[in-house]
Amino acid sequence: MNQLKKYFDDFYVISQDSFEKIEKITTQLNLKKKEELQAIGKTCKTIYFLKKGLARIYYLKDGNDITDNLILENNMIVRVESLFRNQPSRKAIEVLEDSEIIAIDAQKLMNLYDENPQIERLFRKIFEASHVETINRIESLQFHSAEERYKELIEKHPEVIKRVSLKHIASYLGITQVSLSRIRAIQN
Amino acid sequence: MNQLKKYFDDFYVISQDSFEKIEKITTQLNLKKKEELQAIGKTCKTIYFLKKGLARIYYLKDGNDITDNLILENNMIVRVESLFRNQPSRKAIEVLEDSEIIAIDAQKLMNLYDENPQIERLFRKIFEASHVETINRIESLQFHSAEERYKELIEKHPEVIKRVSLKHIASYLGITQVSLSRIRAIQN
DNA sequence: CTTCTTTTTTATCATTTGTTAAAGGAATTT
DNA sequence: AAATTCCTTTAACAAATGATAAAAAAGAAG
Repeated sequence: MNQLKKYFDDFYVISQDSFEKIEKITTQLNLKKKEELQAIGKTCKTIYFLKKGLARIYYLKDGNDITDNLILENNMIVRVESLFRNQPSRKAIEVLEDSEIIAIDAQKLMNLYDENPQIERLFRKIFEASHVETINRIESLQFHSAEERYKELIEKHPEVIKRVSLKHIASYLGITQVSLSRIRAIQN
Repeated sequence: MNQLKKYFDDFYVISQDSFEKIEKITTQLNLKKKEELQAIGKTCKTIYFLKKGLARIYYLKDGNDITDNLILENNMIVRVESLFRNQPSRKAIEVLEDSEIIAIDAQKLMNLYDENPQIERLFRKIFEASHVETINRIESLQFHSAEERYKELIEKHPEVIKRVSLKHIASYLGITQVSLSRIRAIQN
């Protein structure tokens, strides 16, 4: 069965007809490792679904590369703060492995919302889930130590440690690479 | 003009008729300082609009009271992670000042969504804005020092410092009360 | 395979933040 | 007003994390 449809169904089941309307506004992308999907300064006009591979959203702070988010296959890749505000993003998206991606044109999707409330509801629920994840991450950053956050990540997404460089994981956790290395050393 | 309608209009303009449908599912609450709006362990079944006053969402971690969020007047008060997942929340809501609140029944609102896509869209946009704020807060917690976070708060919401106890502000910023006191001492 | 580049670890020292305890202030209650 | 409770500050010390530099390991490129 279609991988995207299956993903959608976990949030809200829409008719086959509605699904085909969405399919019509998608294109398929294949990116090689390290290729860029969206550049810093561009406004998000595309919503991506990662069929296969691994991606990250990152930005630069004082010249340092900071990973804002890591996205595993079967998830949406969206710079939400840019999409929802229709403003240029300070963040970029790149893939960390060869990846297969479905691109959904955001403007055309908004148009579909107007003619089909089912589709609007589906995406509302998808973004609501992402909203909840963001809130939970705040809690982790607000009062868990670097070591706790590292353990939480291993617990929740053990494969990430193997697939993503520790440099990126460190900034994702809000610590330096050296700190992460130290934490890992103690664990053993 | 109606304060709630005015708030809505900033996100998405709905018809007067639609607005009245929402009004029909609201009730007005008046709480005295320190009164609880929602308790820990309850599932969020009401969306609140804070007309006047000040509220906070908090939870307990290892017996410590942690302020997850501070809400100023003219904003929604919602335990999003509970509402969207329809699960009991580990968080509670209390007001920090005498407050006037409009309570919107969540279940009835969902029913309105079904019959009126305009209303669903309005609330979608309201929560999208909140989602963006949450994402921006992550950036702050991820790589700004405690001092920077304190300055950012003063910059953005100077009145909060005067209206909220430093104890709550400290945990909101992800630091201890003693740390915040130290930071404030250095500033002078 | 060898070279070059990037990533990860290790070590040292500085800085920030946490912990605990105590004192001073402010607000609330009696 | 006095008593009580809660909030805020201060101090001293401990622990965690950051910064810098260098070495080791791993990966990429020729």
